[in-house]
Amino acid sequence: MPDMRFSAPKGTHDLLPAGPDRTDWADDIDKWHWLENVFRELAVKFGYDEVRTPTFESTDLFKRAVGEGTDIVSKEMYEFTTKGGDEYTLRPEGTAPALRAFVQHRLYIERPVTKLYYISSIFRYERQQKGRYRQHHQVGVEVLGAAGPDVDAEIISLAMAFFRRLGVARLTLKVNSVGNVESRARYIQALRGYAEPFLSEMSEDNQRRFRENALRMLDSKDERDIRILSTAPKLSAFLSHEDRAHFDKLCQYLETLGVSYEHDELLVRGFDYYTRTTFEVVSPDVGAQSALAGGGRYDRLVEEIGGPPTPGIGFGLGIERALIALQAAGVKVPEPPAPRVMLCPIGQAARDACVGLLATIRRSGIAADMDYTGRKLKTMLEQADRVKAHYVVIIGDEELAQGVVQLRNQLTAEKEQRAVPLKDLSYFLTH
RNA sequence: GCGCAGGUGGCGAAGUGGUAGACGCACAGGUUUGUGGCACCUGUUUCUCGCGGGUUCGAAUCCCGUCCUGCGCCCCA
Repeated sequence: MPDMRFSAPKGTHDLLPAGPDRTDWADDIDKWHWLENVFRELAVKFGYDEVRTPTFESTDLFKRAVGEGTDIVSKEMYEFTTKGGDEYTLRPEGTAPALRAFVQHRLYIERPVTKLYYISSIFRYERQQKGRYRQHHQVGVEVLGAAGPDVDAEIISLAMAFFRRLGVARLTLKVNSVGNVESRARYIQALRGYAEPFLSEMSEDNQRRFRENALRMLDSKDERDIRILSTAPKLSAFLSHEDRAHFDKLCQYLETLGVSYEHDELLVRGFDYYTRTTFEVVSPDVGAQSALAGGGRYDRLVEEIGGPPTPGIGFGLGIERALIALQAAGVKVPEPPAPRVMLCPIGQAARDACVGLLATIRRSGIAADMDYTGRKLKTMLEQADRVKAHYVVIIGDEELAQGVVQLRNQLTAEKEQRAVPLKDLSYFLTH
């Protein structure tokens, strides 16, 4: 091993050019480009515009938006104090920064409904595992200014369309409604009232949740907890008429869109800001960290961080997890574009000539590269084949003397080769 | 933060107390000097088994610590 004094920090990954030994898709940059391109294309088709926000924000923004009682804020944030004494945090989620930008730049003035997408890195200090990293990446969307369930249906169908485009099958979409702020608060009160007498019989985790984030008690996998809570009040019983109508309408729209879903009454999710619709896309193929995407409605969040009352909804989708699911599904990823031309000079004089020739070809808009190794022709041809060049241009002393190059088509079986005048090379490469 | 498992070359791995790295992949050179992708031959991967310490005449192998990775819990994408 070389001197490994430095390595990528725990829970982070380098993305590298594809290589014969690179078996992990999540580290292969070509796969990322492809995935990001598919997402961008789709987001644009759905009418979303990209936002890019800073990697770090005021710590208070996340405390305010995500909630002090959540795990993310209480133990997973990368917080730091600057030399000037400011408190910042590397973004642990994508929604709060996007909304902060929305409010700061008063994007609501420009149009009644704002539809944003982002592709960004997310930081959470936690024990890494397959599909869970300290720095991971998400693509996501946020729609601000529209309260109707038709928007909920749109972003859910966007997420599902994205997975379909990628070729991930075997997905389950879970949807639920946690109600508006009032009904949700009433329910939490009822749930705590119900659970209190059983508190000593419940798992330690749920005792903690009882204090900090009572809704999450429903998520417990502990058998005792599940038994105790099986007769607990149901969230659905506390929904207002409007909440219920909203949810019913969403389900109806999903059916119209041909999106199959499961109503999971226990789906509550870990952020404090959700209201009404919550949803999650899970895959059985990515290990214990099975949530590929998750999101929900947050009708009070914009106000919470200082903006005008504005309803909103969004989701985040984990790129690493999506790639793991893609690999598990055996998806074929399109080959990245190959250089069109590879110049193979024989001898120093030819190599000198290639410097200018290469620039000329590139200026005419053709992706081109040349062999810098000075190895023998046979090896250069092998190399050109390896990078999947469409054409090889062979140039040696004979060609230089005659003002021509040997142009060889690599794509046909015959590999036909002919001498073409140097000045006409660009023409031949494009026709 | 807790529990379990594991760390040998660029990669996949043999090797479980006595000269590490068989075998495969990859990479490089060659099989005559400018035409390959097959085949064959040769070579490369710096005294070294994640790192540090201990036991031993002797440690990749046993023990302790530490770091890292994987799996699970927690939480989430």
